[in-house]
Order: sequence, then structure tokens, then C-alpha cells
Amino acid sequence: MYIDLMKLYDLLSNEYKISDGWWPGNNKFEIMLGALLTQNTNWGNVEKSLENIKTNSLMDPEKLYNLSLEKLEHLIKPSGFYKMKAKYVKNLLGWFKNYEFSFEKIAIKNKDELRNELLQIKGIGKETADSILLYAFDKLSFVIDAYTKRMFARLGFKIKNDYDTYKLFFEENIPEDLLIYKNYHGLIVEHSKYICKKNPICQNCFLKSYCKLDR
DNA sequence: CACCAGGCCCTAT
DNA sequence: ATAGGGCATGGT
Repeated sequence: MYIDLMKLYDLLSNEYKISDGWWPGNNKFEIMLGALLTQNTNWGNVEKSLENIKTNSLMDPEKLYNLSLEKLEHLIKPSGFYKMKAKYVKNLLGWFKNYEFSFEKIAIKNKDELRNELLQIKGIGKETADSILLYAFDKLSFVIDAYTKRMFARLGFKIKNDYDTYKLFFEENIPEDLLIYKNYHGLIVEHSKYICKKNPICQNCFLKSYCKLDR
């Protein structure tokens, strides 16, 4: 079946109001950190961790890099998997240190090169890498997550249930526009809050008439 | 009480 | 290549 991605984008935009760029966070570093901490974790829990870091005046890559693992673990405890994530944060910061913790130095680098470097960091998978690339580094790299796959499966879209297949499908069918990339993923996450989680066929979804599944 | 949340790594087939 | 277990907190 065929899905017009920009038509779907317009439908979602019309249904949900989100802020431009969507990702919650005051600065690039906070966004980068949040992308890692939110792995399989409710955003509300991530916010608690980010608050802990801020109230201790540690929302700074170099300061966190120099912080002991134990203290870091304590700060990010609310976002779950905290022992593993503390190490992952350290790994990410170790990589960031190669660029002297500077987003300007990152910005001049090639997108694919950066993506490969991120993917080699233990704790950074495809979704986290793409989230950081798109929302913190402003690179055109579409983010796929569980919501995206679930939503498209429910729309009756036949596609290989594979991260790269989904990513390519989006990137080949939407304009090369940062705001569209950012907002599109945001709209899908927003939409996921309202669809039925258990029933595979949602009965009260506003896209119901657009859905090609047999009911 | 059970279940889930904006994944990822490691291991065993 | 791919499936399944472990990781952990806080909200509903």
C-alpha cells in the first residue's frame, strides 16, 4: 500500500500543536543528554534526572566528564538503568572531548562520519545516534522509534520491520528540511500518547478513516 | 498488584 | 541473522 508521507504530516500537524523543533530542552547539551537518558524510559523520569544535574550546576559536558561515576549514577537514578546509563554518558562525553566539548567543532563535520562515530560508542544505538544528530547537531537524520513502527503497522503499511528500512523510506519521501524532520518525529511521539496501546486496531484514532486495515 | 516507558548490549541458537 | 534476557525507576 502507498502512504503519502507529507499528507500524513499535514494531518498530524493539524491535529496536534507542538512547538517548532519539538524536542524539550534548553540547549544542545541538554538535548544530547536527554536523548541517551530516555532510552526505554518515560520522559518524565528523564526530566527529574536533568533537574538533578541542573540544580547541582553540573549541566556542562566537561564538569560531568570529570564527575565521579558514583555521583553521576546518583544524579541520573530517576531515569532508570542508571548504572549502565552512567557509563554510557561517560562514553559519550569521552567522545565529545575529542571535539573539545564544542558543538561548533561538531557542526563542520560530515553527517555520515559523525553517525558512524556515534554508533561506535557503547550505549549509543541507531535511535539515540539519530536523535543526537538531528536535535542536538542539526543534521538531517530521521529518527525512527517503536512508536513509528507501531503506528505504520497499524496503518496497514507493509514494510520490513527494520530500522534502516523505515529511516530510508522517510528520508526519500520528505523534503530535506530540518524543521520537518524534527517536527515529524515529534508529531508521531505526540500521536502515540493518544492511541490505544493494547488493542492493535485503534477504534478512536483520528486517522481511522485513513487506516487501510480491515476492521 | 501488573504493566509500561521516545533502547541497547550481550549471548545463544 | 535474529530472538530473548537483563537492565531499574516512577507513573497509572
